[in-house]
Amino acid sequence: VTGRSPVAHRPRRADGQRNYDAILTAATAEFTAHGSQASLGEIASQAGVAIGTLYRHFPTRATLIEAATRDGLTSLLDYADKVSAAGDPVDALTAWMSRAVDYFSTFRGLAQTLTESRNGDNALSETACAELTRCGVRMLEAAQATGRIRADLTAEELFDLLGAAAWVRETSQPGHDGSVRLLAVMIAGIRS
Amino acid sequence: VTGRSPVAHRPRRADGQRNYDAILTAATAEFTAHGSQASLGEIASQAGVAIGTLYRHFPTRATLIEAATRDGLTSLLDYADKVSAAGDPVDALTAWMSRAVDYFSTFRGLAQTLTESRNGDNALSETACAELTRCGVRMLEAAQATGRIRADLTAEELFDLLGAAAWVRETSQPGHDGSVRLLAVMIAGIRS
DNA sequence: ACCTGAACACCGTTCAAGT
DNA sequence: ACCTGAACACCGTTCAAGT
Repeated sequence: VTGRSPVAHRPRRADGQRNYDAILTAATAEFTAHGSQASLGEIASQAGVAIGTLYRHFPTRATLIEAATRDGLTSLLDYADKVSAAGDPVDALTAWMSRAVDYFSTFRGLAQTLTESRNGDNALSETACAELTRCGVRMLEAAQATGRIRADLTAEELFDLLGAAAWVRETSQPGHDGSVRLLAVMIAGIRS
Repeated sequence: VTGRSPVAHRPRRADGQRNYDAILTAATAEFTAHGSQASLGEIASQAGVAIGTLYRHFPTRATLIEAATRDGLTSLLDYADKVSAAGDPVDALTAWMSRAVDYFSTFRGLAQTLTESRNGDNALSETACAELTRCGVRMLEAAQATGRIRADLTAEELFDLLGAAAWVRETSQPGHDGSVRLLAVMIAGIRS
């Protein structure tokens, strides 16, 4: 690997830690309200720090997005274990896909960041990206082993489906969520 | 309807027409190179006009996008007639869907503009939006009449599928086009 | 180690002045 | 009717100065 992605700066002083937390809280609120393109100046302002402090802790927008979605990713990975232990691998896969679309839709623009990361465009850290990929591969292969899911479906294609469904949700008008029906069509389409 | 979308200004003088054409040419090039978020200042500069002239002819970004994709839309509508006359309505639908994804992918960001237009968010003119919708409805209903396409699939959902596939294509890494496989999954999923 | 904020480059949009 | 470009507001990013 030539140039790995920048990572959020871990503070070593108490005031640094306080600012780090305040920025993360403000970022979560702003991303939720205005999507991944929320103004960094506004985030710094809401956190009560100068813009340089934000850049010190989070050198790129992607590091901030990753930190703001870390808990959601952990939760998704835990869910995969839980639903895998429960029983049928195909049911587990479809339940996990629905949950993954929720995660991809944490805020507007996240699906694009995640998909671009998988395709190597700067964006998120390799570790976060690899955790998610390994989880998806595991779910898919277990389901394919039953013979009821198309054997020629790749993990890359599975993640394309998830990103596409999340995109539909975030582009839909607020009232109606088009991703539910879309996911149903997809799940029907990946059966053998 | 409370407030209809602004439309491109039709020039009535020779110099106005020349500038209009130059802006449209420059816009097409810039949208192709940098997506629907291309810099309007750069477009004006490439067209050899001042920024105010661009705004005079195209009061919003959406009017410029619509003008830059007008030929593509006409071509898609013609294709629908051609393929409908050819024979099997299900084959016609699937062929048209593939072509529609091409149109949606004319440049990065167009799929989002089209989908938001359908959902009423400013964006494109009602006429362009209605033409596309009527065409999709016609293709879908003819295919559903054969009984081989799910009767509960709505036109709105069909357009969600198209937008999603186009999004995957524009988000994919340049080499590999993920929308081909995604479309295959979708077409499998909408069969009865 | 960390914070501040000025500085720079860039972009979208409007509008008064001019032909 | 049409064109120009200054003006304003906004945003991202860097970095010298300070604690």
